[in-house]
Amino acid sequence: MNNTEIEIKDLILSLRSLRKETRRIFYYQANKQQLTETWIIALGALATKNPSSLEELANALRLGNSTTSGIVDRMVAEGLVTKNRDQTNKRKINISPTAKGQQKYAVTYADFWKKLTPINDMSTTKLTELLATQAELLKKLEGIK
Amino acid sequence: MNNTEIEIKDLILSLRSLRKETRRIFYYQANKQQLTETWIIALGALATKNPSSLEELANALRLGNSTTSGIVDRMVAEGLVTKNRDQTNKRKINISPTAKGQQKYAVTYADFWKKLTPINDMSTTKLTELLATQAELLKKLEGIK
DNA sequence: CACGAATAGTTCGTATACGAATAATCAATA
DNA sequence: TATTGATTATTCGTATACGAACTATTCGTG
Repeated sequence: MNNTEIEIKDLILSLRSLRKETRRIFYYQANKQQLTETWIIALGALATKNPSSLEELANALRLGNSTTSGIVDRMVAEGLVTKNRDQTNKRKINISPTAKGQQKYAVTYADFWKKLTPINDMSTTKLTELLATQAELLKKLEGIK
Repeated sequence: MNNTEIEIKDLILSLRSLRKETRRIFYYQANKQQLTETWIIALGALATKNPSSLEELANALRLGNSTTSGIVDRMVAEGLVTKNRDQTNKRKINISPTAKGQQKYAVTYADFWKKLTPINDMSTTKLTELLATQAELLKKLEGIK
């Protein structure tokens, strides 16, 4: 194994660790409102763009369409969003948050991001660089295969 | 929404994107050998430490015990690893790769990491810094709640 | 030795997460 | 306008992924 492989392996494992930790933190907070991390992000996306199509929501969540389809169904079942055929293009669906969904989001919103503020002990420069490098990395990965 | 929240939101989404992309790349490669990303990492861990207990493997995979338990069962079903009670401590299990598991790993190994070498267009300094910042971030996250 | 606490795995219910296949609708053009 | 191709969403089968609750075993201490 050469240095390249070691670093890439470390990177993959680092990403797995970070996702695991963020998932854990979200889980605790979300549970209080009977929400999930993904549902929170979805309600946030719908607050920005209402209504959204399935594809738009999937992109906002960084998930595939098939995954998002099931998530929306469960959110509908919980009364958090509504789903309607778009009348101008019947292939599309319009997804909108319900009053209940908006209210739950508002309640949870501040708490959620506040929980993560310890990150700000890190210098802004470092965080900004992190985001930039990750974006560069993402572009490279998207170019593979 | 203040700057802090925006950056943290971006960070969460960035991590989601990166995991999605790495998953996609692994999927394509792993499929050829009827393996999964997690199975590859598991076989790699078992190549380093053979046998491993469930807990050791879970830590290497960055997964919880309950998740890892199911993964090991599926790998046993596929004849990739074996699972035996440890005779000196019957609570533990010893997980070892089979000849088939070792062989599949050897075949896939080089291809896998080679696929990701476009990452090396990025400077080593940048990558090293990325890993360091991610490690710092992970530590902060682990301290939350 | 007894027994309560700690350790190690498993099972369960639920929610992601994917690609492939399918269905429905719309758009382009012959 | 009829056919073909593109777009949009759903369904299916499988594999993560988790915490909570449970079982089995071992350890520590009176």
